[in-house]
Amino acid sequence: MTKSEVDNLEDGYRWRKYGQKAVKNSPFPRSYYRCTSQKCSVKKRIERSYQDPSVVITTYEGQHNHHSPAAIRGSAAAMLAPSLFSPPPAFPTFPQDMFFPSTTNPTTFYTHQLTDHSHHRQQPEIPDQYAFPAAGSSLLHKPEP
DNA sequence: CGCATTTGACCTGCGC
DNA sequence: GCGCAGGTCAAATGCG
Repeated sequence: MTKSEVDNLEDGYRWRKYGQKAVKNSPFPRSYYRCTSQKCSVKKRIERSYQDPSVVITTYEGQHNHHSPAAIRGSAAAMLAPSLFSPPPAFPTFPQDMFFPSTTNPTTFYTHQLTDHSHHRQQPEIPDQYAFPAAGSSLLHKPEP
């Protein structure tokens, strides 16, 4: 969840938009992006908060298994993103991780990500869906059609 | 000229 | 079986 006035969040990767749909909840359309690298099928969904137009909700789907194509100096964002690298195993910061805190209070929703709880999180319960099949064995192998 | 974006159509899962 | 909502495709278009 990011506070930004623009939809275009520069995270160091190159994204190609492949769709846009209007969602029911919010009056704003939702955009679908995909990483331009062929080896990398990471998808990204960008939506705007229906209450705070200044807040965009970015949902990542998958993990990048290649280095940032935008190794551009000068782009601050390109320097911020790359630290999350580990193709095969563990997952870095995942949106799901902070989606809904155990506290049922919605107001703490935004502040949750600021709360430091990084001293554990050893074995987050990630569904198989997110387990990377290409875990070091077959990065070039495409999933079965 | 190549590539990213746009945009409507198409596809699929789900609820009634 | 139908309709809705969400997700994806692909041709055309625009831009660098």
